[in-house]
Amino acid sequence: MVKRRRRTVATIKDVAERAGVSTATVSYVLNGTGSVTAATRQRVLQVVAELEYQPNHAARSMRSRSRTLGLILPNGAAGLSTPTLAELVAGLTEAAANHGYYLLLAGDPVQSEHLVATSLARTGRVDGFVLLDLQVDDERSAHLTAAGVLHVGVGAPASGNACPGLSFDLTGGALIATRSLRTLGHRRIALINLPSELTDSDLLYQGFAKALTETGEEVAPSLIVEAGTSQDDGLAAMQELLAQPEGPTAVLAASDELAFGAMHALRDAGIEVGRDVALIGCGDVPLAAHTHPPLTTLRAPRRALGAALAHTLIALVEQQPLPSFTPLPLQLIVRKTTCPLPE
Amino acid sequence: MVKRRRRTVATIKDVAERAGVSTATVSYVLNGTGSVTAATRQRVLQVVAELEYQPNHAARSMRSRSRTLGLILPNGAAGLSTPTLAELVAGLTEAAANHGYYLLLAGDPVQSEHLVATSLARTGRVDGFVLLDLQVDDERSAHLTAAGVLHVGVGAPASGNACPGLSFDLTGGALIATRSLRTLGHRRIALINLPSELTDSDLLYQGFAKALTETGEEVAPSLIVEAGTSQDDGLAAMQELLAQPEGPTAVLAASDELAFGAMHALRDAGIEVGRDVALIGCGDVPLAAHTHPPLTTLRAPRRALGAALAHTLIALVEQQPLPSFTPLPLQLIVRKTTCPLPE
DNA sequence: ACCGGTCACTTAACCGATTAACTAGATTAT
DNA sequence: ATAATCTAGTTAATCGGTTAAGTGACCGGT
Repeated sequence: MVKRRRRTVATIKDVAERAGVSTATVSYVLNGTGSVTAATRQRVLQVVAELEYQPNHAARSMRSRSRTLGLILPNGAAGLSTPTLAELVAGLTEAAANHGYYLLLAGDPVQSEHLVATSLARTGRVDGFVLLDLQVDDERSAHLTAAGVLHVGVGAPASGNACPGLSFDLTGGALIATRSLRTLGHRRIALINLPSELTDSDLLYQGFAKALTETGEEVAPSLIVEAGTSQDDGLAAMQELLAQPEGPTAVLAASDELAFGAMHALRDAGIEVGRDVALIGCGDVPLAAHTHPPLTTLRAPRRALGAALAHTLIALVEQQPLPSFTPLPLQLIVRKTTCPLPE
Repeated sequence: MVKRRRRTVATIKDVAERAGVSTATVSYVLNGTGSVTAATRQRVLQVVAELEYQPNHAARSMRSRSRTLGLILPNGAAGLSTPTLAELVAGLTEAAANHGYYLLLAGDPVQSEHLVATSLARTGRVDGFVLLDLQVDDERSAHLTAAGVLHVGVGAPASGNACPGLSFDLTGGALIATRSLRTLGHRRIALINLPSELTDSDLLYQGFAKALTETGEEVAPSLIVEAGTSQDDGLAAMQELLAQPEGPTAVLAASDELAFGAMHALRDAGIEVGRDVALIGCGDVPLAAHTHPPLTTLRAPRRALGAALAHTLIALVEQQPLPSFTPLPLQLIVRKTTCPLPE
């Protein structure tokens, strides 16, 4: 009769026994703490390799951190479909892995985001959170801060928020984009901006405004439209601009998504983008290269932003000094939607 | 002198003390096990609410499962950018949440996928894994099975694999797509298929072949090309088809990505898609509606597949009978790339 | 020769839950 | 009346690590 062996993984106790030491010693070896002779260390490591021992995660997190970062997917997790978020997540995952961290995903359910986050943090499932689309006076951030939940936000740091906010250099990007439109001869340049709740919105505006005022021009309020974030919002915004007596000859859209909508509106109005009106988007999602005509846009290093977010959040969690961060530069990718001012 | 109170979350002990019972009783109340009077239950729940107590996850998982499912992102996590995967993940996350599970993301690092998965499982971080792009005789599955790691695969279940495989009804989809091309008068219909390593590849072929043989026709081997998965692969495959003496008048591509590549190849050859040659893709990614001309394609319920994967994997983990699964039906979305056979 | 200090460990407490085993009191069965 | 059973709890072991505190051997200094 064969003794049925329960299939289970090796524990630290198994390693200790086999190596003839106490579990403490094994722990010391594995964590590089305590003092252990080279010989003992060797023996322990040998056994660890033999048994393919890997410390149980739950047991570890009971005494320290869970080495897990949390992310809540907006729109019932549908938001992940947007290339912007997808690449950000890729960057996050990658950078986190380099520090031994993993990413826990949660769809946003019935409850509000900060409740889910707080719950995940209080149960010790995650050490900190990434907040997407940071807003001005973001109440999610306020709630999390009050609950003592560490977090970083995607978006410019804003006065009302206690958390670090990381973003692209949208001001610089808007500046070079607008300048390039001016260089092409355009004077009536419009801005289809993000909702003003988003902290990123003002960054864009600042760059846009600077490009105009640096040449002594005025910013025409009628040429600035605050839109939503969807393609339809971009369409509506463009229609609003076209309805004006003196419409724009060039448009800067705060996102590719908005720009796509604007393209639709222009086409519907019988205006040819890239000939009659110049258009610049922001983000450079894959689709941007494949529209007709291909969209001139500001390329955003989304992966790098994801990595920066991970580094910052992990530093926060491990109580190390936060890494310095300068907003990530955008690059103007000139395609076919920009053109000189027609006579 | 005020006693410094360490900021920390309430434990089961705090609840027990405050409610005047033992921790066991609190646990029984919370888990619905044991026997507790209504009065005691009330009191405990009251305290739980007061202290906003939530059981520590690490402590729980030490005794049971971690209630976490794992997913490894292919291509250094870049694969997430593809809408296919993104929506699958959304469906997974959502369905998992309904069972109290969360999704842990890992990018694939230096090590091979099964090693990462095994490590995550052995450390108790995750209970089971979702394997993307299931292959015939998938060695990842073999390794995981050998290591006792529970998993389900995305793709048709294949003879060589021990794990459940969930996929779309690609056979049915290919059947209706090919039939529709035949109805339009086409006779020389080509198939640009996925790599034959993928279990899904054969499913597609079966449907394609059936549509031809059911009307007594032969399947021309020269009109079947095995491609890779990228747009460039689709381009190359189409070029190969065009190089033949009697090229196809209609093409079924196994993915939208491949179809996009095929469109490029056709355009480069001066052939107008949707007039000279009919093309049907598979997947219906968002971009499909926005190409020129918009792509006729088979819509795949990716979210639903994600949900089904979650249900199956959780059943596996909780040792419940696996839910029955029938391959999810595809729907033909007719846009502008299909056309009757030109005279 | 004696003391203090390292070194290289071991022992045992602890993290926060679950749960098997036990107990006292109430109820039912014989 | 006594045993058997049930109810509503409690006690304590346990999961698998980490780490503070303890221990004996060894070394150098006076």
